[in-house]
Amino acid sequence: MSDEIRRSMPLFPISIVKSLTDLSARQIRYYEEHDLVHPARSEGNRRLFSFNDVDRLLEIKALIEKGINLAGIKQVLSMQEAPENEPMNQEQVEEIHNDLSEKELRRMLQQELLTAGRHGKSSLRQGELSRFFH
Amino acid sequence: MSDEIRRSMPLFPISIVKSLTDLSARQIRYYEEHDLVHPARSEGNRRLFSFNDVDRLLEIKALIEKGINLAGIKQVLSMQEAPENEPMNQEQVEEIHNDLSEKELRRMLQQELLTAGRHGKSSLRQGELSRFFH
DNA sequence: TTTTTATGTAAGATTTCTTAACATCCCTTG
DNA sequence: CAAGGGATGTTAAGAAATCTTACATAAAAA
Repeated sequence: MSDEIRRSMPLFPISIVKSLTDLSARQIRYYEEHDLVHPARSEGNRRLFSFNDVDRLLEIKALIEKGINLAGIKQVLSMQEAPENEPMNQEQVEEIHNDLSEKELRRMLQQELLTAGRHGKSSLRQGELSRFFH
Repeated sequence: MSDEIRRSMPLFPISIVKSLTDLSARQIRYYEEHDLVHPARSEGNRRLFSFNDVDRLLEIKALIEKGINLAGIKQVLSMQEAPENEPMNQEQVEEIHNDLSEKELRRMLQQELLTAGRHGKSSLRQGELSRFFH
């Protein structure tokens, strides 16, 4: 409920998002230009990304790494947003299954990376996050 | 486990921390100058705050609003960091009790505001309290 | 009263971000 | 093969954010 609020709260400048996603600023801006993400803006017109935005960029990246082009990614993402419509054919079902497991992987990453909560220490550095994707 | 890593990961520029804590930049820098927080720095020397840092600033703010001066706050915070030392007298115990409830309130806010993760709500940590009660 | 504490404000330097343009490389497709 | 489009890199110029330092000040402490 208020999860959505937390997750959509504009928090991160592009520099942080770069390091979190391992995407270039150019890529991030390009994806925005093509309507794949919609970060908020500061008063001074700086991009401010939410957890959801970072999330989305990680999805995009995973799909890119699968060789899907931006048009395809846009399609996939739009399907995620409105998943309960007309009945689907087999291909679509598979697509969504893939997407969902992708999403679960993302969630694991998300948990690893961003979830609040305390205590314990293992060391996990940025490069290793890519082990969740290929 | 990797909680501590997430929570100590440098993510936020001072502008975001200002809005998250409702402290002025001057205050935040002043508290740093007096060793109450220790945000990381970017390559270009910009402050980068972690969730823990924000957390800490919210504690500081709550203590400030109670009328406690920086020396007192520093004391309180240091006690939180190394709580398992010499036995305490009654006043100290009460101080910590107050502090802990303060801390729990903060955590609730924190949960509301910043916690990632969609299902389930983690709540009180018995582990932390058990240090003081057994 | 004098000093200290906590904060505000201003100036000037530095860093980060923005958009826009042009370059490059790799696919398609005719 | 050549031409075109897609995705990304690179660079430039300017705007915005942040940094440190210094000075100002109200309230609290001494």
